[in-house]
Amino acid sequence: MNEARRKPISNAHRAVLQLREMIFSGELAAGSDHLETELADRLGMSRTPVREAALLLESQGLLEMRPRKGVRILPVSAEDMREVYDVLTELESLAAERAAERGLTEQDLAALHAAIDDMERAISADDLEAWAAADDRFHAELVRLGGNSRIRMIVAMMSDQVRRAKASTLFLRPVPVKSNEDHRAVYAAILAGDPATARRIHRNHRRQARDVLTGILEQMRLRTL
Amino acid sequence: MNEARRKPISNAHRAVLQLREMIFSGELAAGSDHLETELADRLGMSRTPVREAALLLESQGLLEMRPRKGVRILPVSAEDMREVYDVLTELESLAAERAAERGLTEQDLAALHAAIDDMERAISADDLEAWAAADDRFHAELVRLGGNSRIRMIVAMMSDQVRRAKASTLFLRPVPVKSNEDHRAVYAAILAGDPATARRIHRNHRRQARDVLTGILEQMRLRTL
DNA sequence: GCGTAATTTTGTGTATGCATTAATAAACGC
DNA sequence: GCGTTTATTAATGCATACACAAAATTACGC
Repeated sequence: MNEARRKPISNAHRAVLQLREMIFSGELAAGSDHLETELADRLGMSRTPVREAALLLESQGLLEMRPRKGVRILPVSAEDMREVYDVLTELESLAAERAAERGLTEQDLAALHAAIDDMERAISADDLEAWAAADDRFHAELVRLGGNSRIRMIVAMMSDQVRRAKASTLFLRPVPVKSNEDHRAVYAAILAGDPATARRIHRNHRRQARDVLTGILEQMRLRTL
Repeated sequence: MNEARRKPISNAHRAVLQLREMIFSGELAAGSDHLETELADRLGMSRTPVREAALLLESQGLLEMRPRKGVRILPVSAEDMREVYDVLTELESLAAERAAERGLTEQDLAALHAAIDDMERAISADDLEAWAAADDRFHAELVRLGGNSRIRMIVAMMSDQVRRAKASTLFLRPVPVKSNEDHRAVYAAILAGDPATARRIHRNHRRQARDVLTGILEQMRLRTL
């Protein structure tokens, strides 16, 4: 399951986690620049581990290091989301297909099922944040079941980029009722060992999600930028 | 085209290039360990830029940094290649599909066509190295034409991993004659604006490549490990 | 001899200092 | 005043120093 959590708890690692959190929370605004020294001060460590963290986050596409200008928190455009969703669509669909090929039992799929139930509950309770969290869990678990560690890594990376865009559009999006139908159908197809169906449904699911999100981002852009 | 080549020529960047080269050439053998200090000495610089380079290469999956054990050059297993090819298959197929959707002209596809011709020529001349290089160019160009920068990045990353496996199996693999038929068919489908065909053919192409390579790797493993 | 504790060695993670050079401000000619 | 050149400032990239902890080695008890 969690195969690689042996890296102690270096400052560099803490810097990665904290910077990510600061980016997701908006404390480091999209498009803003920050000197290495400033970040080091804010995190209470020297430039070295901050630099290493920034290097990693740069490779993940969350920020960009520009000599003398500081690290720039990358903004997320509708075009970016189109790219990201295209990747997610392909790789998650494959994961669903592969998961369905493996003859998994209800027990294996327990976490997936739990995520679906959580989403249902969150919708009933009108708790969009909880819904988003459960939705993330569903997708992460689906990819895990696909059994390809590289897909898991890439999807996690792309999901991070999506998460930022979603955070700002969460309350603008329609309540995702239809969405959970898809989730249940994917679940059923995997349990039934039907790869083609699992793939097809998840694919359409992601396609729609992409269109909804990019649509909203484009509207927002017209108003705010 | 080359959108981001403004990074000067830092030592860190040189370290990335040189380490990559050393890994591909086998100068740093798969599975071997190397202390940061050793690498720094060999590259004629201090540990700092070497460390930054290693961090990047770690995120690319070429090596692993283990506290006190040194930098381990990751070996490539058949299972790894199966994962990598699955990713390549999905993303390159999408790139082919997207390329076909864009209504590209013969001129736009010139580089792709050139790569195909080069492969043909290399096969006639029995120059497997040249063929491999041209094949790489074909795939890189195809992905470029797909117009998704993230796919380009991921494919480049995965291709690096494949390149290492290919280097050791190049002369074991059958001469790829059928392969170029696929390439030409993909080319034709893109030019004709037929996304579905472009996708389907490229998909099968990659699937076969995967089976050939993993098959050989498994055989090798039986003998050498 | 052999298992265990003490000691030394060694590599990493981090802090720090500094040279380089880009960016900015100041000085200057016109 | 304004464009150009020079001086100043400041941020990075890198080298270096060092503390800490893991590993290896030795010393020791039995």
